[in-house]
Amino acid sequence: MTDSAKPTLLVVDGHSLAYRAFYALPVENFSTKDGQHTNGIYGFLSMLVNLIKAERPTHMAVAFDTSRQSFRTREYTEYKANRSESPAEFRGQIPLLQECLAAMSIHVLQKEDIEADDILATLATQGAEAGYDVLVCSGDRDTIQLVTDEVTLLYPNVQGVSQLKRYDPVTVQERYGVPPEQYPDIAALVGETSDNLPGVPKVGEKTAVKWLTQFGSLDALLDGADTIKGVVGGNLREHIEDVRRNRRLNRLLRDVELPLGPADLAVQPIDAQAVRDIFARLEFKTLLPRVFEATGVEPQMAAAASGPQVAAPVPVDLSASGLADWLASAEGEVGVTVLAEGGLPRRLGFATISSNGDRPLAVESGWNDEVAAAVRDWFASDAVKTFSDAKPQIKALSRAGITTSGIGFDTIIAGWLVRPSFPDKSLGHLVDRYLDEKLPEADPTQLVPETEGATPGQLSWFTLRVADAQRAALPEGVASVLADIELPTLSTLAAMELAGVAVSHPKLAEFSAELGVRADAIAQDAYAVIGREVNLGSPKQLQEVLFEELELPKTRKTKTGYSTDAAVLADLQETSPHPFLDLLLQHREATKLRQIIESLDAAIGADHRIHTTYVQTGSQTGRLSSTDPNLQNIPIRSDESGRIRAAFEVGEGYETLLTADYSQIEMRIMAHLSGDAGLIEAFNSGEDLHRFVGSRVFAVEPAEVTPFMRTKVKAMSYGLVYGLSAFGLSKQLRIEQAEAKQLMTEYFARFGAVRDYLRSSVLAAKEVGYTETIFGRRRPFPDLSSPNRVLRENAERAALNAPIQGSAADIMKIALFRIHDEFTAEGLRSRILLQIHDELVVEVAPGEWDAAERIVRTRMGDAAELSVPLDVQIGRGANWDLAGH
DNA sequence: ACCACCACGTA
DNA sequence: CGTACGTGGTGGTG
Repeated sequence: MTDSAKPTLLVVDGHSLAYRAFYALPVENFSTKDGQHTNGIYGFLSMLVNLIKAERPTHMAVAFDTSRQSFRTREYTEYKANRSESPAEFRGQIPLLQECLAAMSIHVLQKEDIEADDILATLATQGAEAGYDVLVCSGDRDTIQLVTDEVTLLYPNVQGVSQLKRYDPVTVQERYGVPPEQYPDIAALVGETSDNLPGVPKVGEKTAVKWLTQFGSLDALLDGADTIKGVVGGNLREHIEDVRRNRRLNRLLRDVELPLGPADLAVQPIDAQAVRDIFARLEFKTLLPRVFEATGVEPQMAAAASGPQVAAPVPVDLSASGLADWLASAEGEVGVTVLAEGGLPRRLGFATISSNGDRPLAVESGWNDEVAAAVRDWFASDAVKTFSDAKPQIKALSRAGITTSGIGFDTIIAGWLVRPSFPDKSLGHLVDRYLDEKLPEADPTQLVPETEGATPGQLSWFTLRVADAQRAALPEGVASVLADIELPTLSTLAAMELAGVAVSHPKLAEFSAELGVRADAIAQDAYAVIGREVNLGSPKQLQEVLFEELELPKTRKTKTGYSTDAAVLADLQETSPHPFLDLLLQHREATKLRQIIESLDAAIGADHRIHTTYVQTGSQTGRLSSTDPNLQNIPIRSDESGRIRAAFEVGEGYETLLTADYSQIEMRIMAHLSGDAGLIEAFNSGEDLHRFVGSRVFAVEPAEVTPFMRTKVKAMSYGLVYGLSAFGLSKQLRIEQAEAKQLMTEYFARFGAVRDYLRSSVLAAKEVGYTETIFGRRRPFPDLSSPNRVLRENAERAALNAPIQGSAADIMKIALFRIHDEFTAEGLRSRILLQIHDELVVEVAPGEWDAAERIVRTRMGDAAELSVPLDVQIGRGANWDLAGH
């Protein structure tokens, strides 16, 4: 520990220590799921945290080199010339590391033409003069010259950066035999291979120390070089200029002009939220609490938000009539919170932003029939209501017979529209991000929480204030997506979830039992083939069987071994057939199907219907997702999937199911966005798309397009939307890469505007940092400029796809709520049940087929005005299988 | 109880 | 080395 009376200044060479960490930590263990390497960042921060904890510096800075060029390379072009370019995987980590340091409020210093060690030397010198205890942390030996009674060097061990050796004047003398200020003389004589500075041949540390002790100084030694005998004496005389040059170059600058001096480097409180954000991006989990601990962030703040706890108004409890009066006289938008229990309202809270006179800002009430009657008309009115996560709340109200209109804002959806990738979709996070305050939250780990959670009235108050801040920050296009697409969709989804879809338990149960018997029989056969029982559901055990016992050729590698997925097994079956493979595939199919059926069956409610939950903020592109259970991935491709879909039936009191889907909506959007004349003609011609494209690509009449040709262009067309490469196309079509390339060339020769559009769209996204759908929905893509190639190319493909998939999602949402609204307006009982991205399932009431079909067809067809028509296919049947196409 | 990983269902 | 999702099993950790 350093003298506690004196302030401690810690200065760190960011580059050299991160570089050591980069080589010390295995990159496999330190990469994010999308491929960003983080070993250098992690190792450096880990070391820094230990350092902060152990040394408790009062002042701190981290210095970086700006480039490999510096005044030293100008003086001696060979300086460090032997160093190979640092790997791109490392260089890409530096900006992220600097982001981490910024979040931790640690000053980062770098200066053109100057190396990090010169910055350290300058700060160390200034710090020592100003009365600081100085700690210099660097992996460069040249910094030994900085050591004095006031300046201690922390130097990493060979193994890595986890252990640092302390050098004070005594330890330097012990280790090198000279005082610190003379170490550069040794280095000049011996040379420094890592800096490409050759020294005197045959002279090592021992000789250098002997000479220096003998002559007292380097100058004296060089002056008296003639007196040294033997080969080394000759060598010294021959290399005297090298030694002088080395000494010039290894002298660190102590008077670099810096924007900040030691006094400006006082340790500041970290930005806990920013640290959480960047660590989340880098997928650091264990490091977060360590940083918080070392930097003294309160555990409570570390767990939740970073801002101050702002006193929320204490909500006034109102009676039913008081509530009605308060709502009737509310001016402007009202924040609403419906606390539900068991799906029914339990407590209500309302708030307004400004109060006139003694009118309370926030009010609350419990739930009973009188309250329901008192708020019914207000909820159904156009009075503007602002929610945080409205859907479950309006569902609860709806179950209690209350209709909600006038949904003016939803903070959770707005937050998602701005940052669709951010995983935390809580109001607490928004309060922190937009208000820099902390939402009162009950500590879930304590039986009797010290802190009370916010009440519904207070939640409404925070919701309103967050909404205000969000509105101010919302780009116009995004605001219109919220108002014109997402909010109307929200109510429709609530109605769909409440309606649910009727599913036949007997049909599912019968099929499940059948599959169970079949799976068991297959398993027995499989065991017989290999002579023992294994868990066929365990990839790990299967690997043993396949690659060790059966000695089949090794397949594609995964993180933990070799893949046993369906594609791989099919390949194996072709190259080295074995009866076990086929049985395994059959077993997989049967058990997978059964598992899907079982989970569906378990989800059937007392009303014989399945009520999924649509997650409106569940994707990064604007699509919905469906959970508990997911009804957007019900099998359709396999032979027996029809039996599952047949269990989705028209419900009691209804006549039939109607399915409606957009045909090739993404390709149509591609045609629209690219303006490609050929593609637009394809859609206007009425010809089958792939047949049309095939005839162009292969220069034959549409009638002469063979199924094989059609398959190829179909794969190509769909692949385009995902950023498919020639490699991927060749793999999918099982053709040579050269042929795939040729196919792409031919395709683009006929549909060149498509390629131009895709290129320019990614380029534009790189420029502005985000993509945009036709309707203005945005998706940020910071990685488009990443130096990490894998990361960048992944971002490019996602950026290419986002406007297309997103625009399709926008169009479907618009159709969805317009159909719902029109059903309501025309007084139909028919209702939308399911949305599967480009398909809707509608339950049609008796006598309403014609009206329902007309509304669905029209509203889907005119949801967007594109340069190609939106084609809608309609099916009808008593169950989903029969109604499907 | 939680997590990572694999595998696989959909658009 | 094709985008976007959710689920369930296994097998490791606690």
